[in-house]
Amino acid sequence: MEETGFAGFSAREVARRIGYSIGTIYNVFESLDHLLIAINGRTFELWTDYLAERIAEGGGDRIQSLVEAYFGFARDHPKLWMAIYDHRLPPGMFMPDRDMEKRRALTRIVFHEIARQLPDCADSEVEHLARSLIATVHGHCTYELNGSFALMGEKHPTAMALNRVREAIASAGRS
Amino acid sequence: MEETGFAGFSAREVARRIGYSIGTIYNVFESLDHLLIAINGRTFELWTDYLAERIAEGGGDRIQSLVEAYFGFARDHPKLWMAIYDHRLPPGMFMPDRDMEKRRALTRIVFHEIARQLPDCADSEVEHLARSLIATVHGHCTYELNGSFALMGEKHPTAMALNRVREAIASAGRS
DNA sequence: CAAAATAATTAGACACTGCTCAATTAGCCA
DNA sequence: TGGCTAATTGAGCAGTGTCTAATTATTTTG
Repeated sequence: MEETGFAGFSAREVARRIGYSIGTIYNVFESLDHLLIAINGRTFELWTDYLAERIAEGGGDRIQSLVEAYFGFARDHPKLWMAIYDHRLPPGMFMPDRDMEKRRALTRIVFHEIARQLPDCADSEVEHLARSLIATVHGHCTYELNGSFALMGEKHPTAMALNRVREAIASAGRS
Repeated sequence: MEETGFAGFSAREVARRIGYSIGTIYNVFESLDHLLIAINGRTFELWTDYLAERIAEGGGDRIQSLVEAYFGFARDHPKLWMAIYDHRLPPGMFMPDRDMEKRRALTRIVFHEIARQLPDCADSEVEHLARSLIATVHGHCTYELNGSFALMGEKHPTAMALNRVREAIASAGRS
């Protein structure tokens, strides 16, 4: 996935590269969707670890570390990161809870960091804000990776995302 | 595209539905990517018209109209809207300028509305902010349409996006 | 009006895809 | 060694994007 990207990914190519036949792939994974869920689940784990490390090792500004690590992972593994959002489950199919949990783990990191910035804020309020800020940074990161920002001449997507996050936290702190 | 969505879209199915053979499709469009560019270009025109209408006909709060119309179009045509971002050009292929212009037209609407809110702000500053706010709202809209927000129990994505936009404009107005 | 030239359209072929399943092979245990 | 189970295979099905030689329509010209 890291080499071919989502569009170029195929079960047959996987089989070729690991030296097995297609049949074996389909004995291990119920369908291509299940294989993709497994791959993206692993990506989420890598990403979560990456975030936790960067926040711990970063300087005092944990929010900056968080936003920059969010972008950093995506930039380091663009095809892996995009595959997460390229893969859409067919209608009626649902993600196993084990994989859902991997995604929630990342959300929890963000929640925890925002709660830290807003000690007087109710948890439900922080959850709200965390979801919104994830969407905000995600939007910036998407435009960065798909080249839209470069095309528009935008040179500091990370800084912009950080600004939006700072404003939102400051605004929540005032009220 | 509106019926099948990006994943279920195929040139052969288009040919079947319009009563022509696949060959004819490929005589009119250089490749499937070119057909997709044409479809997404049309979607951008529809979207831009939709935004302009809603802002003009909406009440006095033009920013609210803008954000709600952004979401409104995506909700009214989810598969059409998602196809815009599902389609990734193969490396080395570039979008014709005619289609790029259709995308810029939408950006210009946002730019114009933000400039209106910040009459004392330099154009370059407004451009910056417009790009960031598009990314912000885009992120929220993506999470809404792909079901992430529903899964997290988030019930007011549009209102959240509007809050982020308001904060950013207020912050830019203060400095 | 007929013939020639141009334009539009077709369907088959190629290499690829996800997926299934009867047949085969490998590993293990008595 | 024989028997049983688990792992593995690859041909086959229906679908895909893409190309192209052949065919059919249409228009222009003599």
